[in-house]
Amino acid sequence: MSGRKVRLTPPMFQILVAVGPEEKHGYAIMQDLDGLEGHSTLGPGTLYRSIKQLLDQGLLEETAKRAEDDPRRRYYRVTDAGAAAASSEADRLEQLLTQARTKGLLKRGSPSPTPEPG
Amino acid sequence: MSGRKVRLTPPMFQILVAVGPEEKHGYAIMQDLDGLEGHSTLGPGTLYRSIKQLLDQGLLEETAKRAEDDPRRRYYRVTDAGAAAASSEADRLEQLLTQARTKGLLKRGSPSPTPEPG
DNA sequence: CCTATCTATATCTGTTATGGATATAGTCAT
DNA sequence: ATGACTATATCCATAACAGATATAGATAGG
Repeated sequence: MSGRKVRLTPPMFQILVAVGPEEKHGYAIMQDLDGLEGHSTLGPGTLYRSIKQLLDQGLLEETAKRAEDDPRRRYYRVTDAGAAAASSEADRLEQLLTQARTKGLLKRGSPSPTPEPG
Repeated sequence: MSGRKVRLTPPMFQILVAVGPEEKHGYAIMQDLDGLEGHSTLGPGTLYRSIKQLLDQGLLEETAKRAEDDPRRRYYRVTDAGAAAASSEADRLEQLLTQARTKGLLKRGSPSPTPEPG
């Protein structure tokens, strides 16, 4: 196990982060990512396709949880392998960001979230 | 100031970071990214295509510098707009990483130096 | 000079990923 | 039943990717 070479695309990483330690369903993930940036970065096509890929690679698993109020919802949980893959990807990104800061490419100071007015 | 919505793909961001405040040529960028991970994440096709896209969007510019030992080399410099775009993308990634850490998704004690100023 | 190898840029091609539209269907209020 | 919203899933045109290939200058050996 875990010798498998997983290729984590940006949407897949975003989804793993959005789900986190909770059990979350697709639509909630989409809304979560939507709220992060203020606008949709992930269409439904990419979302459900990426979820399927994550399930296929064992990085995400469907739980038995079914909402009483809406049985259509399918809940997912990040697996151990998924957390490891996310961790690895996060580490890579951190290295890249560190290098960017070291080189003075980025603006120093507070990482302002640049809130979109309107 | 162009309010042009620039779409920065992962390779484009990597290239901007690799070039940094210096003047660097394509092959050097490729070797630089190669050394980061230990293996090639960017093929020549993606590299030169991305460079062309960056030039086209004014995020990178070719300099007058020509190497005496090898005139084939074409040197590039990150423009002001390029630095801004990279900064914006870095900010987005930082938010994502922060959320990932907050949710406890990642393993603690990552090899990153996490440079805390002060 | 000729050949082989490495460096350096550029393009081409098949495969994969993306984003939006569309399909399907359940929920809720009227 | 109707209409608006929620929720999942698939289809399709475009974009991006990785590797192969092309071109050509640089370097070393005979």
